[in-house]
Amino acid sequence: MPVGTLGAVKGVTPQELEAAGASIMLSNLYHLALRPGIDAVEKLGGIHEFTGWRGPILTDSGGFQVWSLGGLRTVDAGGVTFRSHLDGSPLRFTPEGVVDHQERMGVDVAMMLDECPPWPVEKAAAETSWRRTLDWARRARAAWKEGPTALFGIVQGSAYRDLRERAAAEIAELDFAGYAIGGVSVGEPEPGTVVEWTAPALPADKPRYLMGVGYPEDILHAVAQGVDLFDCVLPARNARHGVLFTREGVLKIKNARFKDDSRPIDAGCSCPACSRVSRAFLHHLTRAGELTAAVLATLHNLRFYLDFMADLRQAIQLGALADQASFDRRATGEDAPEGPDLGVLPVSSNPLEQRSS
RNA sequence: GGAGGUGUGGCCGAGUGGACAAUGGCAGCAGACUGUAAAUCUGCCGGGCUUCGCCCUACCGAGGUUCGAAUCCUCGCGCCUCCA
Repeated sequence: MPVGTLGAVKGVTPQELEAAGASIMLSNLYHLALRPGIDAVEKLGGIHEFTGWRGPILTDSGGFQVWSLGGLRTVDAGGVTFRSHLDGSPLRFTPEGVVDHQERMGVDVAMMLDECPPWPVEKAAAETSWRRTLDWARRARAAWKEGPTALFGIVQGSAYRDLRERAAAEIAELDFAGYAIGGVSVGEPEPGTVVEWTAPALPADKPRYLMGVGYPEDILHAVAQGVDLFDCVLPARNARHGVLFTREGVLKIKNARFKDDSRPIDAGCSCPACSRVSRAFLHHLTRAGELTAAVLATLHNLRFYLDFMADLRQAIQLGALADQASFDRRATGEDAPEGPDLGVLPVSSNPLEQRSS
């Protein structure tokens, strides 16, 4: 899911997002609630009409923002009180209110309000935090109208195995439309391991969504663990910062070595950038601070990620995922386009080899 | 011809006797980014070395004053403004 926090992927039109191969877009309740406001979105015909995105939309609840924005916040049993990053005005989020807001905007998939503790966190604190999230999950579940908006539960539990396993079991009992794994890749030493504990413990007949992850290799690993859905700002943000994902590794297009490079970004890509312009041109535009550089780079990275996911889907259907050694190289993102060693994952660490079915 | 001003590291531009190898910005070289407060942020950026430190060469040029000068004085050179 490409991330369009404010209703659009930065620098990309809905048409371009479609053309890149996106089928669903992620947006954010917190941001839209602050501006333009839930009422405004509702009055303008709902989030699809408002944004022009015709495919499904999943919104994050803002639980992540409460914890990532820093500043003043007060968590109590009822919900969270914190401050707008725009003007400092106080805001109150409750599990029920968050569900209601997302339903009113007409999103296809709503996320429950959760508590996403940063790393490192003591086990006791992680457990207290999880209890609150579980309580909020029950309240969100009760508030959910079970109409056109699906509601997903979220598993937390930081990097503690027993917490994660309990959390998965407890949240699964609540019978949400889908389940998300939150709080991963927030600085913990082995994010992949958390996925290994958690994903298989969630119902296989419901969508499993790994929130905010990640690099292609992380996604590859998680897919092997049974995860179905992903979102990440990385392809879009890195694109804006001049970092491009390719089948040969990561390109930092601002680097001087691309000054005279007439090749396309990725010979195996058919995105608008790769099919028309050279690395040298994108290098030039990027250095010049030209807006179009960000647009082209974003279209490319989005296409790269979406192609990667499409190839994974196809491999799964063919039962050939484990044979696709080419994924390894693509997934590692090693920056070695000119060296002989392309940094292929060692076989022993290849998550696909561990996949039993 | 006269009067005044000005000359700083690739560029712009602070500094006007010691805390100055010299603030900033730009350019340059690299790095980071994971449910987006991000078209952002960080490091390096005269030369050399054993790089928390030391040595050398440095603020137009040449002299000088001083324990000490990018900073003060003299002369020269360049540029700018005004008067003739």
